[in-house]
Amino acid sequence: MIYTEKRTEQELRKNGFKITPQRRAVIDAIAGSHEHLTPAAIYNRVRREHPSIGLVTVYRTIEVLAGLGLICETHAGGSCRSYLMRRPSEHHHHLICSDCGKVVDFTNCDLDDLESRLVKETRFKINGHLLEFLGQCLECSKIKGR
Amino acid sequence: MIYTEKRTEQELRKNGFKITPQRRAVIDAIAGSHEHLTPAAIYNRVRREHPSIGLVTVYRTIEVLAGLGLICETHAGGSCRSYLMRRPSEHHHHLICSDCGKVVDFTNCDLDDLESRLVKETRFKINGHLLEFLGQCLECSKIKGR
DNA sequence: CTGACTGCAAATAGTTTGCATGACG
DNA sequence: CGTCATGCAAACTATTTGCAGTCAG
Repeated sequence: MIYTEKRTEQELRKNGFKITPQRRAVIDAIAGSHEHLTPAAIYNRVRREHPSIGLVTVYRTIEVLAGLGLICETHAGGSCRSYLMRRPSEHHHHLICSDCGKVVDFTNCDLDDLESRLVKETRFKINGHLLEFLGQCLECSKIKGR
Repeated sequence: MIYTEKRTEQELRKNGFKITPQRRAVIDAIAGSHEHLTPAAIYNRVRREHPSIGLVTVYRTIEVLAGLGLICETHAGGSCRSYLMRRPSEHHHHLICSDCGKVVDFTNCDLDDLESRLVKETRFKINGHLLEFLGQCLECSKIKGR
């Protein structure tokens, strides 16, 4: 955890970005959560320790972090984005509950064969993929009973 | 193509929705494109034949169609959604060019094994999945030469 | 006929931009 | 110290809602 935060700061410095208390707070907020956080959620968390921060700064910090590939983005349906710290070399995907929004991560997606097939067929240069399963978690399927 | 449009109308009727010229126009616009269309793009296409339609109606029609699973949604990064007619039983995924936004469809995702593993491990009721590869198409990688 | 659908206008949510001030390196 | 970052306000885009009139069934 702390490793991730330190690591993230190093990466920022290396790319010529300054380390400010605000940026540190945003990084801590994202790193300190295993949930995916929307920009607004990050803002709220950060505000608890750092009440004067602006939402704009959160957006700008997210932009920088996402640009460097230090956090990853999820689209959980509708037009809401959320972000999670990308742990080094930990490639993972999401299983999202459509009812309560819970996100479970998983690894081992075994898409390499498919990816190389696509590269051959389409001549695309593939940078990555987004794989999300959608459904209902155990609790929600119990509640609705359908 | 026509089959899809007829089929879609049947499905709407079956679920108690009325068939209006506006709805038909929206369905035609989506069905008539192999590209993914944003709500605004659908609106523009529909307007060519039906200048008095409101953007609101497009949104509402999309909502109905998506609710019945007749169109499918893509998230191509940022906060923009786009829609494509779902052809019957044609399960497909997208390969998206980050530079020009071109979308290539592909099938055969072979995720059944993974899906059943996840169901076992997480007890989720899985309804579907979203798989998107991101990269650069041949043209764009030529242009940028990187 | 009658409830569902439409289109307008206005409200709302989410995100971005311009600019003067402040602080990291 | 210069430059990049911040925070405010305002602009913008995308989407949703309220409402009165209209139309499909």
